Amino acid sequence: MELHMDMMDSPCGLDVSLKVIGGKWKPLILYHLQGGPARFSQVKQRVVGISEKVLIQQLRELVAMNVLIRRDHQRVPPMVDYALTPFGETLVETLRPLCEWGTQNRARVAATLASASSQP
Amino acid sequence: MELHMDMMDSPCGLDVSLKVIGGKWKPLILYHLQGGPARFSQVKQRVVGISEKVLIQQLRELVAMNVLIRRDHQRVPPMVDYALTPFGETLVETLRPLCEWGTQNRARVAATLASASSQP
DNA sequence: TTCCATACTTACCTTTAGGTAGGTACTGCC
DNA sequence: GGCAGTACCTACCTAAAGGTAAGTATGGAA
Repeated sequence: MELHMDMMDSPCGLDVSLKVIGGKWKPLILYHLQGGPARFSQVKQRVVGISEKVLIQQLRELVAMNVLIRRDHQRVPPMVDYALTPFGETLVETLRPLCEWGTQNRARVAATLASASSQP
Repeated sequence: MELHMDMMDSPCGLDVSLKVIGGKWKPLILYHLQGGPARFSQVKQRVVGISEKVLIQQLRELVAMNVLIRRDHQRVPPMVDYALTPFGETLVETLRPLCEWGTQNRARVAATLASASSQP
């Protein structure tokens, strides 16, 4: 009962956040759109390693969650850009600490992973 | 070239962070260990919905990355507890904003998901 | 006509993550 | 002996995510 109250006092919304930006690519996509709107091809360049198919998919999902807005400039060849919504901006803010942590601990994590993979 | 310099000025460590805590369950596990060490069975209770097998697996991985420490009290029945390392504490700090965001936007996200699933 | 650029779709496949069920190890108690 | 508690292991399976390759739509330029 006491534990139950504790859970009520500090509900964790991580499950919600993860539903919106969970997965390998979404956080990175959002990070790269911080700098302002970008065309599909630009996003693809910035998010190194992502396949076109997966990028399209992830962008579509982020648009569906109102985190991103897609603007079609009605041109040929197509010209489409993606930008953070105000809602999306509140979300990408929360990624900053995580990004910094990763940057600061990149070497340490890499070393740990390397030693872990050399042990069977 | 200019874009290239830009990437150097603000390297993104999100890929690193995601390697350590990516997935459905790790963020939640870490969140629940903020309150202090917990026995395996306690963690399982707190992280609602996780299977025993997956919990074991995730805990092992987090221990391997030095985010958690596992203490075996050498008892029978077994008594084992898990706690955040100082390193792990720095990481769980970065989850706070994400957790708050999720909490604040839980209703909004739920509504969006509901309307998305009612459209074929 | 063909080719180009851009963003997207589809089919099929592989990889990864998560899940269910059965079982183990260990000591203590009945 | 069986049962209990606790944490873990293993086999097998399903679901989800990611990936490769081929293709489409559109207007404009050569």
